[in-house]
Amino acid sequence: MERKSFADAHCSLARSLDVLGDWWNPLILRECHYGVNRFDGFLQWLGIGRNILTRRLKLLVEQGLLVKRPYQDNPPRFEYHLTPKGYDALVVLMALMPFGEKWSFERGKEPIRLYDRQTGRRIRPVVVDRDTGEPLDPREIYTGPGPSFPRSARVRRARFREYYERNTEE
Amino acid sequence: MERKSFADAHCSLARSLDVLGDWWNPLILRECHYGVNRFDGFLQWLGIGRNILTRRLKLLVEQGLLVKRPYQDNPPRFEYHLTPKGYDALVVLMALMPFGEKWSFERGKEPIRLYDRQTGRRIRPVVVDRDTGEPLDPREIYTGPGPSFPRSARVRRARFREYYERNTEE
DNA sequence: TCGTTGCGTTCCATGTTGCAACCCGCTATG
DNA sequence: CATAGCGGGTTGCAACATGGAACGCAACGA
Repeated sequence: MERKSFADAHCSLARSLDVLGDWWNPLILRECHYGVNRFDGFLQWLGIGRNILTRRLKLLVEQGLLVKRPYQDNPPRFEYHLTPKGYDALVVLMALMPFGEKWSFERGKEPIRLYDRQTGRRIRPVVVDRDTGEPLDPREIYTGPGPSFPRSARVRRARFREYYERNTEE
Repeated sequence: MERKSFADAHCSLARSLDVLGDWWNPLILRECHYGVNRFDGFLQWLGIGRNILTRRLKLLVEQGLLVKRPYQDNPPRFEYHLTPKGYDALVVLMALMPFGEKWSFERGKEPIRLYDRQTGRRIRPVVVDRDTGEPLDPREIYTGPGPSFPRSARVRRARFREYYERNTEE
């Protein structure tokens, strides 16, 4: 059956997954960053089927992660380039790389590395808190409703137990 | 047809996507973090089908992101809990939340927020470089082969053009 | 006894995937 | 001037995967 869409979910994560929760989309974005921008390039490097690729590109363009830009007129040919939104997504994907390295490869045997374009220094992504700069430890984090969480108290209480235990003024 | 597996891909990203490149798996992990650990809980909160849930849980346990732990014997009932690997994955998922917020919701209207368990302070995930602490900007980053990249020069050169242009000693 | 909770499995109508084949406009080759 | 080739798709099809509902089944509880 049709894949469930999370486009209207009250959850930032779910919405992101609507686009990035897929095997191909992230890889296509990666290829764009590598400098592969054309249909044939994706085909070659990813081993994806032509029809699937067509669909994915269309989706990524619709969702604003890529722009389709002509590079010649006769015959019309296009390149796909990352938008600011696409770059934002890429950052998160880069955060995914150390995870893969850590759990799928021997230490020091990663197949791919990131480098700074200016200095040539190696770059290792980590997820930290913006204010403290401390790496995130989910065990020390809890989740609470934000400004636009649906206001059914029953739902909220059940879902964010810890939050309501803490904010006992209610 | 069957989804292509990236389990043997020479790419950390692809391998990560083998597990996380899916709509449900990340959401299941999230629920575990919320304190939802049982079959019925997932069912309720996610609106996922029972059969799909069964499969996903099995996969997540096989892949070592969750452990299945009995909480009663008669009849045998189980809870699913995050492993260290699962927590690692969660960190990356948390990095995905600001992306969803930024591009899918009005500013200041996010439905969900993260807080520090100790201090109660709000937490905002960012992806930075481990050494400099600077936020990642993909435009300033290029990708090169690591220690275990397959040694076909043809492939490498084509793929990591920028890397080889830079390291012109070859 | 009957109903309910918790956790699955089985079945089925649709979708989605991957692969191969085809198409179409243009260009380079002989 | 035929024809082969390239870039960029669309179409057709068989093999799965998905979501929904129905069924199973053991242990309570009333």
